[in-house]
Amino acid sequence: MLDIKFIRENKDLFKEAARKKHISFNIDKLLEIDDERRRLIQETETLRAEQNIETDKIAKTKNEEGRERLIGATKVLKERLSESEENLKKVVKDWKKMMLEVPNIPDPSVPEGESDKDNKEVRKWGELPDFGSPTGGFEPKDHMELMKNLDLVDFERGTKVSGFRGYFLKNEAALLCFAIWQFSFEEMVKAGFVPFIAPSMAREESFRGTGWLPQGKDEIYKTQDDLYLAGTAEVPMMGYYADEVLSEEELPKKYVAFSPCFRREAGSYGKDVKGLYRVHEFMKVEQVVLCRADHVESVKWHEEITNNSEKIMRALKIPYRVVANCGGDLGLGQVKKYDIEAWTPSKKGYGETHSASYFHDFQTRRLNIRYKTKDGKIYFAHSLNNTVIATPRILISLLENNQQADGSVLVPEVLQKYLGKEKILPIGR
RNA sequence: GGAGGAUUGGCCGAGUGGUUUAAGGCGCCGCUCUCGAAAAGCGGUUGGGGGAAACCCCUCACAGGUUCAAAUCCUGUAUCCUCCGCCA
Repeated sequence: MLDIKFIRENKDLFKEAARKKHISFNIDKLLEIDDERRRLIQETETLRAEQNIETDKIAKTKNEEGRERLIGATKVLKERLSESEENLKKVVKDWKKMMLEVPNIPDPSVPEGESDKDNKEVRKWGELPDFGSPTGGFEPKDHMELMKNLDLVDFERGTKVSGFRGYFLKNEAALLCFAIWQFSFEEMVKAGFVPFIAPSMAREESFRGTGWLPQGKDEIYKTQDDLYLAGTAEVPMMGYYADEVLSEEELPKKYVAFSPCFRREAGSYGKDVKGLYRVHEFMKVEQVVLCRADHVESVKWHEEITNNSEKIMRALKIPYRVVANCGGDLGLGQVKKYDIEAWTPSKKGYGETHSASYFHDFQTRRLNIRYKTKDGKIYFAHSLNNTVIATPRILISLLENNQQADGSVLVPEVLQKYLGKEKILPIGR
């Protein structure tokens, strides 16, 4: 939800935003509805003011006959008011629906393009593993084979128990997850982020506020008690300060939140059907920042939260690249987004593991998160978020990149203290 | 799951249909007094919306309803408290 006054005065910016994001949105229709809305507001408020005056007269009239006459006259006024209110209500309903569909304006630095294929590489890190050296060359295994050989996963029983895309993580894979969460949590706390464990079940408001609803309706599970299951801790963490006014000195708010995440993956039934890449249930450590309503500030934090995650990737020695997502790959509310993609030897390519975006006040307007300056002015804060690390997806590149000719996998140095070992050995070794 | 009670401004708290324009207090801000401070006195102090402006409208948890008129009456929802039941 954006500022209607700003939209009114800058409609060409929104036309351009819709074009760049490959979203169809009829701004002229919205402005038409808005004109009607404002006309009806004026009409309704004029009638209401009249009614207030008449009502006051009735209260002050002691004479019974005079009272009756005034009440009769005010009844007529009331009917006109009710009619006007009805009309306004109808128009506001349409207006609100359209307001939720207005795309936020992408940053000029966002590349043109239709889909993730058009994303532009920004930088690359790490040396790709060379399994084919002339002396000890071997064919690298994909994570499924690797994990089966190491007794780290059970997909068969996973689907038996949990259905399509179900999985059990076992042995060192389970331990590795704890190690990864713990390590990344510690790193983020060192960077000044406040640690949280966030609820995964949340009311509709937080989903609408973050932009996951109504657009992502098919992606989200709903419980029989009308709570939804969050696909990311961004949702509960953004809901945390909804309808509150913070003071400027409290900003920026920096959180690192752990939560189970649930995604229906509707519409991607044919995609990544095997393995741990795309699953319905996973765990994620997420970073969320609320900062002052200032573009430069937003950009600064965007770079910083991206860098925070890159640092962890480098500590885990996973080769990665950062891409700037193109217009067509941006969500409705996103101003700009970087994805971090991890090198996946079995695919001989990079796969998305992180997503860092900023929204300006798109989310905070919907959630009504504001802050007050020293001189009493109130603004909507800016919001940003990025993955710190998500399991089990990160295991794919972590295991594949560290596999050895003998089928074992080296544990990254920073995780060794949590696992108590340097190497994961195949069954029977 | 069942029974009962509650929700009023930054905080406490009065208020059971019409001078409520939400009393009073605390806190906070400003001014007066003072060399300065304290005390005292005076004034200000929710947040939205419409309008070029004057000004007007809304806001007593939220959403509906009754009424000429709702903080006040009715219905639903949310949250909190007390008790019973169940439970990691």
